[in-house]
Amino acid sequence: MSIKHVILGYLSWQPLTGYDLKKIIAASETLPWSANNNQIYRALVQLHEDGWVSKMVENQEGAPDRHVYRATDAGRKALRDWVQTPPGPPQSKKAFLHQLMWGDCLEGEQVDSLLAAYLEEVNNKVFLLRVQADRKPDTPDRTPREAFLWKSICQNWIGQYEAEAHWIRETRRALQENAPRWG
Amino acid sequence: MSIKHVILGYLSWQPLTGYDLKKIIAASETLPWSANNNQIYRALVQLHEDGWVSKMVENQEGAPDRHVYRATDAGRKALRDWVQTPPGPPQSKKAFLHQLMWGDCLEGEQVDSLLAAYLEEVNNKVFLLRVQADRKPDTPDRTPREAFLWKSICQNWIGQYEAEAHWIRETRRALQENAPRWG
DNA sequence: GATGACATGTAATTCGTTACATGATTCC
DNA sequence: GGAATCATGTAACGAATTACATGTCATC
Repeated sequence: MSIKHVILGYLSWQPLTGYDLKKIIAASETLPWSANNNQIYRALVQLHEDGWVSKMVENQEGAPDRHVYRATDAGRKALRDWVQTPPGPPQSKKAFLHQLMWGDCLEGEQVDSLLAAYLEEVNNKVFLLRVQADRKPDTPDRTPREAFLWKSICQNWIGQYEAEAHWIRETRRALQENAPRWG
Repeated sequence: MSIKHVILGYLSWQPLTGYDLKKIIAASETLPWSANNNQIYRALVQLHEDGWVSKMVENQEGAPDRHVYRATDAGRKALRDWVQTPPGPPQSKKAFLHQLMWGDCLEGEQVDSLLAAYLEEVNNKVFLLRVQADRKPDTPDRTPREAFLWKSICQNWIGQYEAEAHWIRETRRALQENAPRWG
């Protein structure tokens, strides 16, 4: 039920509609949700039921009404409580490593080209993260410390993918060095 | 549908029962499934329907029958095809970073102790991964290359968590240095 | 005339987790 | 007597994805 809190976080920063949130989540390289309406709109209904957000309907002409949500005081309190919950370790799904576990059934060159393709994917991620880090419309920086935290979080993601890229290069090198000995 | 292929991989290495697989998955720090029976036994049924594994029932006295599965030739072929599918980027869920995004609503010391708790979690993960790397009952090494691949994959995971630990230390240091300026 | 942005939502389906259910044996 | 291991499976629920559904306006 973390998406509720993530949404609550953004609503504690500024009033937003479901559609705004959808765009934010879709544009983000680091929010692990697919920006599907179902989850977002249901989360907003639940947050409203919990009294953590308030809702205001803005009538528009020739367009659907905008349902604008913002965090209430109770919501801000709930957010602070959640922020302080004991952190769990990060959890990664590296499907490629599961493929590579059985890579010994392939030829050496095939393994190498898989690693090359993986490197491209990872480099592309780094690129997208850097782009996202540069333009910041969806980034709060109400205090220097908040700005630092967000920059720092962004660096975390970039660093992770760079570490992955480094591992790929090292692994390819080692495989190539040993290729003569083990096909 | 990746769990099917992961299971198929293990069955291409050696014959196993659902219960064996459950233990392997539960013991693994890197397989992102919770070793629930439901998924495992359904996957085995499906793999059998696909003709990718064969099933042999071993009668036992005073204990339930063992349903031993092993990969068929068709299964090995399907595995090879899957191993060669284009790799996707790794995907991580770092719930803590989502908490930290709104960490500016806390005091400096609270943020620091959150980071300290996160560091402990991450260090613990590194420890568990190292332990798992040392004793290898569930690790195939039919060829030097396979042994290398598995070791390499293990290093990947350790490296990732070590990078995370490094980031935490850097972030704490930076926050402490700036604490006088920004509360 | 088609595509895409704006803006709301629902339905169908799959994926994943927890808990339930059974039953013998062994170890503490 | 109670817990753990062996060994199979099912049920109930929750989380997540994809696709469906509607309607206006602006742009190409």
